[in-house]
Amino acid sequence: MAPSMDDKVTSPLKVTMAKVALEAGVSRATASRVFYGSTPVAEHTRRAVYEAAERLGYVPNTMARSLAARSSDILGLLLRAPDNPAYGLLFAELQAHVSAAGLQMVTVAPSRHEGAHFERQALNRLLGLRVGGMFVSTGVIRAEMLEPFLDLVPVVVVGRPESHPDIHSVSYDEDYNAGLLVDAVVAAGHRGAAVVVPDHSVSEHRRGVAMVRGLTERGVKVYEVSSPTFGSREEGAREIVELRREERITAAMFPSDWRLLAFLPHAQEAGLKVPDDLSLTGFDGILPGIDLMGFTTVRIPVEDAARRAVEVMRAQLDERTPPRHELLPGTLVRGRTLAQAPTAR
Amino acid sequence: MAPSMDDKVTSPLKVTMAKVALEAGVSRATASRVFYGSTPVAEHTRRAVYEAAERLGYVPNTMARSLAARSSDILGLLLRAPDNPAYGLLFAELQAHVSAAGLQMVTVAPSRHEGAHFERQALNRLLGLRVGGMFVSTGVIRAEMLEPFLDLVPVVVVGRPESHPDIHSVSYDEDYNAGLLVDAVVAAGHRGAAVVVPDHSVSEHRRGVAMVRGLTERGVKVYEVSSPTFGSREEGAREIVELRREERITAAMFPSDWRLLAFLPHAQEAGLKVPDDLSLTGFDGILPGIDLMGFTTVRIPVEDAARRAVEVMRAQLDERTPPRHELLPGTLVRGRTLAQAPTAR
DNA sequence: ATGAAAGCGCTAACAC
DNA sequence: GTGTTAGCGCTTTCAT
Repeated sequence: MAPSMDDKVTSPLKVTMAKVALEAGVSRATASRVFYGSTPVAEHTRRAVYEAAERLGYVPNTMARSLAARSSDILGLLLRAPDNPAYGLLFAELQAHVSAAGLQMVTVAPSRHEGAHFERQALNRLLGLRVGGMFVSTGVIRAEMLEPFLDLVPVVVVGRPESHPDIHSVSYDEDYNAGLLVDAVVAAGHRGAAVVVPDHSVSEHRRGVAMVRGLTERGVKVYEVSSPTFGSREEGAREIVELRREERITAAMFPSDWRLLAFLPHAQEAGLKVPDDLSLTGFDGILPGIDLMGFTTVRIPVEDAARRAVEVMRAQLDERTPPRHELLPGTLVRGRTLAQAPTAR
Repeated sequence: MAPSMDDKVTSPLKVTMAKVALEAGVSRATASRVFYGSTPVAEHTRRAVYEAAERLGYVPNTMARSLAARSSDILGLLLRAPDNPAYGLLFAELQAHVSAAGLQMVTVAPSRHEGAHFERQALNRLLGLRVGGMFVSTGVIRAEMLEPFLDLVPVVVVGRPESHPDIHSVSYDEDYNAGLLVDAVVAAGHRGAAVVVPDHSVSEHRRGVAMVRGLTERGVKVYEVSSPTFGSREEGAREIVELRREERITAAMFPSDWRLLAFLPHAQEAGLKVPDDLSLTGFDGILPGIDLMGFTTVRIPVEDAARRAVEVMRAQLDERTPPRHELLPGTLVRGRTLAQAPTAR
């Protein structure tokens, strides 16, 4: 390359397209066309522009671009709780698919001091950027909050069922998934089981309820263990141990792997062997390393959800289609924490 | 409120500041001043503008704003692996502190098909937005890649030691943390220990090496278990079991909780009781539910790192100060997987 | 305290 | 195939 005529040391971030055009000896419009334009550009011109850009370290100004184009190829993700592995994984998967589709994505999370106020704030950050589309993966944002924007920016709710008639959603089929576990437990011959049903987590609650219903329908005696304080240590553990002592149950079902994990030390302390004395099932299959623990659980289809969400989004970007609400099935993970019921042996 | 004269149903996203100004009966300049301006505005004018904005559902266009202002109050976070709980937590914490500071943050992650190319792409997404500052929390981006931008956008590397003379960094004191565990193991009277030293993860490698060194210095016989294939199942597990069988070791130290977790099933299978037959230590303290497992580990100070990183960033935003490289100590978690060495009893 | 006007960096007709 | 020009929505002198 011949040394640039404009070789003064200016920061790459200060290099505008005009400078690139000048350096390449073309007009700004042509330079613009080279980068994103739909109209054809002569091959040697194109090359000249690329080289000039390379030489100057040009970084296109996204703001100016979308401002002028009155549209943005940036998608936004409103993410509830990045510190929750299930959401973290969803984030990573969405990002991968979005990139693969040649789009961009920026993510915002509500400052997790809880409360709708912060979610609203995060939403506005995305809207302020005039994103071209939005993935919403958060519990608190109500559909009505999104309503005013629906005509301008496609919204796909992911990871949470949404029934709003104008909003697409891709989420997990918690009922079906619960059924998978119920089938497994019933098939193993258990006739009495404890089910932990938390009050505070929407999806965990739903899972618990579904498992209770499923077991009952199959003639299994169910002991519902409610779990008022979310995340508290002793939660229901003693109750389950007691139920086992009284030989009322041979299995316990938890609405998340996390809760199963939390129960383990109590089982050990009580001298209960898993699964010989007591079978256990979890829910999620996401916790890193959980596969190594050999939990019997359901793996929620995070990857599928991400893939579908991006597909749906792309379809929306092309043309608005009637909203669909998809429910994705998980897969049963046959671990080592579920065994034949002692009496059935 | 009197009904607006301009009450036609236009999407809030199409409401410009000009419309707000019109509605409020002031000039665009004044409206602008009301929202972010430094020059004073009469109280009643201010109120009128706010009300007009509220009525119209005005959402300021961030792009236009930063374009015109030639500066941005948006910070960027370049995040390595959102599906890793440690990074997920860091993300959440950074977001919280940034919001608390009245700033905004957008996050991008490299499409995790590995490779510097995608990290570069993610970096450019942030640069393209002309963020006002950048947190970098990723292994692959080399300092040289950032160099050209340092004079225009303050960069704070977080979660990874960085020694570049122009880049601030806030990270974990892995050596000190390793020392905490070594002290605990030595204090428990162990005279022979296995240490898993992975090849592929930079921080895990460093931790392993530090533990090996620490133990050796304290006169403990160390058996280094290298772990070539990252994340493979059997990794070193058999070797450790064998070492115990031969009574060469009474403890095994892992460079992450995840690896300790992965070893557990092997220990059980081999009939080794933890910690009676074999003491185990982890590293991280982040895995959700890990506290419930009672691991003896070191909790890395993610929250502290996030807080400091934001503090450092704010300082940079005000005025560039000479870069510092901070190392934050973790805390020992005295779990139930470390016991007195059998011979010492 | 407020308004008028000149851009910020870029795209998109519309000419040639 | 390429250049010219008029904005996109906003901030910021500079007047008043």
